[in-house]
Amino acid sequence: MARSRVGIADVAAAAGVSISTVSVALNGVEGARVSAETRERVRSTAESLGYTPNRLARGLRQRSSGIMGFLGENVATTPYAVRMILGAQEALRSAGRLMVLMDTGGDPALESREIMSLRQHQVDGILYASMFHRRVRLPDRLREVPVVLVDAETEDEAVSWVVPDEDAGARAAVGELVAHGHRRIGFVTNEDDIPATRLRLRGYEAARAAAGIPADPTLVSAGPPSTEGGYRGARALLDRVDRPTGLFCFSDVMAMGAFRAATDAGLRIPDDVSIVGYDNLREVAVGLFPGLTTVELPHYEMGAWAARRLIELTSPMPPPAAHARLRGRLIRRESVTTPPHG
Amino acid sequence: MARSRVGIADVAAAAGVSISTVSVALNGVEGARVSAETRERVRSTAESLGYTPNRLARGLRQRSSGIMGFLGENVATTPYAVRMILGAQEALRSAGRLMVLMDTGGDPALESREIMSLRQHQVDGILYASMFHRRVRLPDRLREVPVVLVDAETEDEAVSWVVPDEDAGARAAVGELVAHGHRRIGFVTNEDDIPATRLRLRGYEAARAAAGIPADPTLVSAGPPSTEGGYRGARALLDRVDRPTGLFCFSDVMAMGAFRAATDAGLRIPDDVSIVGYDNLREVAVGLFPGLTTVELPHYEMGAWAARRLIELTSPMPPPAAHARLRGRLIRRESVTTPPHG
DNA sequence: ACTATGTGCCGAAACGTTTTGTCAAAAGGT
DNA sequence: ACCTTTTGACAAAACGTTTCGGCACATAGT
Repeated sequence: MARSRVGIADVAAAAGVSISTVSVALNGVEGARVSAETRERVRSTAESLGYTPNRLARGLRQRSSGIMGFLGENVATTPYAVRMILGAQEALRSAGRLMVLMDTGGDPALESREIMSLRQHQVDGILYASMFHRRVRLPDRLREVPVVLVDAETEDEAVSWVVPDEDAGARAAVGELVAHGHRRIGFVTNEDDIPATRLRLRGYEAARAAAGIPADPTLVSAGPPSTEGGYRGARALLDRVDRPTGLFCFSDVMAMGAFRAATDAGLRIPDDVSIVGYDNLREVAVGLFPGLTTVELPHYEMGAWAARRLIELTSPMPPPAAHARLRGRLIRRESVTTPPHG
Repeated sequence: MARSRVGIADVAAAAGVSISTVSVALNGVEGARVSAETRERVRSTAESLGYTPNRLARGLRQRSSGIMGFLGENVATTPYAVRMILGAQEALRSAGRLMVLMDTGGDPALESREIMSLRQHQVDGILYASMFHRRVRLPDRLREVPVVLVDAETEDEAVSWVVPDEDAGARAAVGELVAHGHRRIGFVTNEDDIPATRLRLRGYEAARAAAGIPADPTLVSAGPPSTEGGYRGARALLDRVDRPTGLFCFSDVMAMGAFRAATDAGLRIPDDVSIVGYDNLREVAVGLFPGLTTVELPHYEMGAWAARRLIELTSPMPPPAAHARLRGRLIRRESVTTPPHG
């Protein structure tokens, strides 16, 4: 890189002051000790010389690089996860920090090396991100660094984390169906044992109970979290004589399968069956016909929350650990209407 | 961050040698000047002290941070673009570099500030990435820095760039239809004036000509690059009496529309009409039924190519600029078969 | 007039490395 | 035995900042 040939010393010489004065003037240090006039002169000569500070040098002196690490397992596989990265990056940017991105590919050995690398570069803190909501064990190497987990929880109460409020999301989704008058509502869910599965089921049950609808476990159909799994789960429910009029699907990808299942069963969406998804995976949700009503995952917000938190953690007076469950919005499109026959 | 309390000086003291010897020993500097025995002793004491070098200090001295910048416009909007980032990151990692990620959001003022920020942090070079293949003007601020464009071309012959080989991709897509015996092949394309539009059309024509199929401009139907646009374009072609037996779609999202168009027109895929997409947008391509045969965009490879190139550019003897057009693979799924009636 | 108290600025010491030049001792050549 | 080279190591000078302590000088207080 064409190095900033002009350093603080050049500015000092040109302005006829000492190096320390330049530093103090440019940084607007609090115990001011420099006249307004000098400060102005320094500022303008710095400007005209095209001076740009060298953050490496400053970092060395201040023992803080101004850089945070973002460590994720499989960043590339999960399309919406980028929003998490973006949320973090923008929050960091507005605090004058940079973010270096690393993908561990889920390999613990690699992860360990990458943490080392980040530490050698003197990052001020690390965002440790999961690509889906789960419980993780914090790598030992991260113990001695300010760290915030994104889309993941951990046992250690002393570490901060942020996850989606799955329960509220599911309540919102089912609530939308209830609000349209649905009483028989199926849940096409994921069979994996992850927090989202358990919590969305809880939200589904809560919304049902709140609406005074009696429990019916046969309305819950679990399968693999794929389009295919969604197809099967939905098909099983829609082929019943007392088929549900509304379907809440664990994910948009599963909802995509539910759409096909409805079509194959000769049912129109939303007239014969209303469908709500989860994730707001844009390409899918708007690409489907009709557009899919779904619950957005607060990826951007989680990234931003975690980044802000991390910055606080690296301040002189770090606050105690905090944990957040962030709500995602319900995105209304055209896949929900009132149930048939009234 | 819990600073590396132990520095090179501590190692020197513990090993009973001078600081410079430690540096030389640990870095395995070429004009060796240090006995094997001493080197080993230094290495082991460094190890046992848990010494980790401070890259900030080294960077300051060597005038090179070991960090590259990745500057993109709207990283979050384009799901598959992450692979580009990943490709770059992994290539950089294997060369011992870190990558800081910045999203400009398409705002030139912000972009300019971000470039400044990167330069202050003494990044060794910058990857300037577009989220779709296009021609860009290089920001002035980037003129004085080693830079490689990713998924973008520019006028200046002196700057390196890498883009997908759209022409070859389209030829592969259409060739797949030809190979299955199709002779009437429609092209549902994008109406936007971007390189991909022009080049994929060229590839379509080339494949057609190569198969000895006479030109028929009415088989090309352009529309907005959305599911809706794909629906319209495909519908227009499929409603003709002499409807094509195969459809090449500009993108997977448009192909998603074509799928619906075929269904609405009472045609089965692939028995009545074969469809090929472009992009290999996973959620869509595997979520569709049947699975969509499509051409992959070489995002990962472009990121990796650009990163390797950038590293070379920052070497003592930088090579001249180079430009690459990378091919994407054809991904075969189930949406293509032989044409009906023979 | 003489001490206290600010003010405005500066010199020099960090921060943790790499790198250059030097030097003593050992080895090798005649 | 003497000169030359090689070897192994080191001291010190960078790299570009921030920051601490202090020094003049002015202002104010008695």
